Amino acid sequence: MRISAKGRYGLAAMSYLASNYKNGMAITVLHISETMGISKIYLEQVFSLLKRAGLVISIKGSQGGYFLNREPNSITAYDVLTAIEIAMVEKTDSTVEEKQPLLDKAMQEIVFSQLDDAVKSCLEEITLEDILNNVEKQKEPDNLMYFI
Amino acid sequence: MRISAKGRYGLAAMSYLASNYKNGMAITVLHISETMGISKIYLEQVFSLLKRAGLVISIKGSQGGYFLNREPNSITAYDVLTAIEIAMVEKTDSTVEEKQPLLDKAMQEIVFSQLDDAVKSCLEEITLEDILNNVEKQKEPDNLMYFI
DNA sequence: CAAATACCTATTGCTTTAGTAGGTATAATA
DNA sequence: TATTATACCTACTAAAGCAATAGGTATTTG
Repeated sequence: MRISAKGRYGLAAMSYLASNYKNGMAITVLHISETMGISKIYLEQVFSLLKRAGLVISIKGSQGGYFLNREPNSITAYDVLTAIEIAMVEKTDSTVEEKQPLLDKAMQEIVFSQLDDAVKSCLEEITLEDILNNVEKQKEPDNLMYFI
Repeated sequence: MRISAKGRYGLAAMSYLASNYKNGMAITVLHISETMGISKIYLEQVFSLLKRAGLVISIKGSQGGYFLNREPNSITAYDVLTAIEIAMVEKTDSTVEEKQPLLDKAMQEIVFSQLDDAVKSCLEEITLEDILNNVEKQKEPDNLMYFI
C-alpha cells in the first residue's frame, strides 16, 4: 500500500512531537529535520498542513516552534494522514456512470465505500501513543522469548 | 480513497465478463469498450494485466475474445485490483530508517502493515458475484421500503 | 485470402510528488 | 533597538506515474 513521503514524514514528525509532549517545549522544524534526516524546507510544508488541520500549535519568532494540540493518545494515524494526503480522503471517481450506471453504483457501494470504511476504521484505531509504545517495546531486551 | 482508472476499468470489465459467464462465450475488448464507454486501446492494456495474473483466458483470432478463468464467486476485488495497481501491492517505503530506525520500524508495524492487512481482508471479502448481485438488487422495484 | 481479433511497443500530454529557492512576518534576546 | 531565530508564504523545477493514443504483428475463422 502506497503512502506518500509527505504522509510518512508527517507521521514521523508527529510521533516525535508526541515523544516530547510531556515537557511542553516547542520543537522547531529544523530540529526535527536534523533528528529525522528529512529536508527542512519540505518538512515545513508538511507542518503547514498539520497546522491547517488543527493538529499542532505553532509559536512564531525566536524560541518558537511546534507542539501537539491534543494528547498523543487522542491523535490518530487517520487524523495525520488525512491532514496531509488528499488521496486518503477523496472519493473514488465514477467509472462507467454514463453507460452502466447500475454497475457504477454497485462498484461504488460494494467495493469503494467499503474500502474507505475499512481504511478509516483501521487508521482511527492507531494513535501516536501506540507508535511510541512500540518504539519503547523495541528498546526492551529481547527476553520475552524465554516465556514462550 | 484513490483507485486508478485502470483498476476501476478492470473491475468493471471483469464484472461484465462475470455477467456473461454462464453462456460461455468469448467477449471481445471492442465489445466491452463500447458497452462501457471506455477507450478500446486502453482497455486492451488492462486485459494484458488481467491475463498475466491468470484471471482471464484469451482466444486469439477471429471470433476470439476473453472470458473468466474462474467462477465469479471465486474472483475477488483484491485479485482484480492487485493484478492492475502496483500501489495496492507494494510495500510502503521506509521513512526515517537511517536516523530513527526504531520509529521507522514502529510505523511500519503499527500503521502500514496493519493498513495493508485491513485493505487486503476487505477486498478479499468482495467477489464479482457480490457486485452483480448488487446490480440486480438495484433493478428490483423499490418496494422493500413498505416492509420497514 | 480477408476479416476479426488478441497482443506488443513506443509515444504524448497531463498530473502528482518530492524537493528547492528565496523571500516576509514575528517574537525573543542581547 | 538591532540581531537572530523562527514560522510562514509563494513560486519554481525535476522526476515519476497515469491516461490515453498510435501503429503495428500474430493468429484464427470463414
